[in-house]
Amino acid sequence: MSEARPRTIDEQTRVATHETESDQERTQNACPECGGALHTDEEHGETVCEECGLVVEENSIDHGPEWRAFNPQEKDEKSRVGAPTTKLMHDKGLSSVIDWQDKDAYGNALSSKQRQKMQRLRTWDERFRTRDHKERNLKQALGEIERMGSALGLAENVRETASVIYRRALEEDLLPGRSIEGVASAAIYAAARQAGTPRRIDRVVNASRIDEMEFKRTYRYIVRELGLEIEPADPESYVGRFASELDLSDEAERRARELLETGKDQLVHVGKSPVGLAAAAVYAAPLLCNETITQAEVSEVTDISEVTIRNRYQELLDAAEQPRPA
DNA sequence: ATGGTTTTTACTGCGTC
DNA sequence: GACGCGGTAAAAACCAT
Repeated sequence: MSEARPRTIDEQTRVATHETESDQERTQNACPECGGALHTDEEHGETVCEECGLVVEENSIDHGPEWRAFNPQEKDEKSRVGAPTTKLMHDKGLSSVIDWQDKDAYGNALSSKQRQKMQRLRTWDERFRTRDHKERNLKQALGEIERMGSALGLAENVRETASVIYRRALEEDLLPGRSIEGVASAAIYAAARQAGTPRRIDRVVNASRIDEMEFKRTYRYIVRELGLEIEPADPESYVGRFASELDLSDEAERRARELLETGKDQLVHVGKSPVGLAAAAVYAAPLLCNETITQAEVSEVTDISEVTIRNRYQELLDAAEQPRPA
């Protein structure tokens, strides 16, 4: 009956990605990333996704240069550590080593000279502690990012951005209360999105050892606190995939994109699911081209309810009617 | 926890092939 | 009569507060 489709963050946040759909099982003839149709190039012996251009090796085991992990830039980044920054978090560990009380071992008050000395000691002790702690943390996280990045077949520059994101999170003390793994995977996911090669959430979650709930929470948190600008997915990025799955004519596909363009001009898309918009366009376009298509079909391949398709495509058509609105 | 928004589910009537 | 379509109401899912 109703398959309990896990909703992705994107659908709700309107910060959408290429995935979200039920493209779970079609790994054979579809692009693992965007689900687009694959085109096999015999000459070069590689398989390329027609939609997103991703090159998929026939037996997609080894995704290239995972082994040359760090380039000079990343190495450089790695060796740097965040500034000492706030002391909010570490005073506990500190006070257990150097007592905060200005007393000596017998409980006698210290001289003012001694107090100053102790104060300096505390300061430095804390600096080293936070440094060590963060460095360790970072090291482990970078390892995770590398690992997940490889597992997800992400390009090196994506892993770099991911590590930068993670570093920022670390420097802003966003880590306490979150798992390294969670933040790392959130960074990976965000980086992949920013690089325009998004990975499906469930894949990211799979590559890590956290559950989806935690991932979502963490991802949201990171994006918010870091003010990361993740653009909502362009609905157009879906039409290619949908179009080929629905065997639309080129003409229809072109019209679908047109509809989305005009729709975007009229801000039809704000607050709405990009996938829903794309589905609506993919439904409306063939009709305009006198091709037959049913809402049920579109709903089937897009995983968007017919009701939503109806609502959206009316809006799209309205937007197309009046090129110059209020 | 609560409220607000979007999407989905379920059900309806209407027209057409 | 089945099918596709449009509309509605209730509910679920989600986010933000």
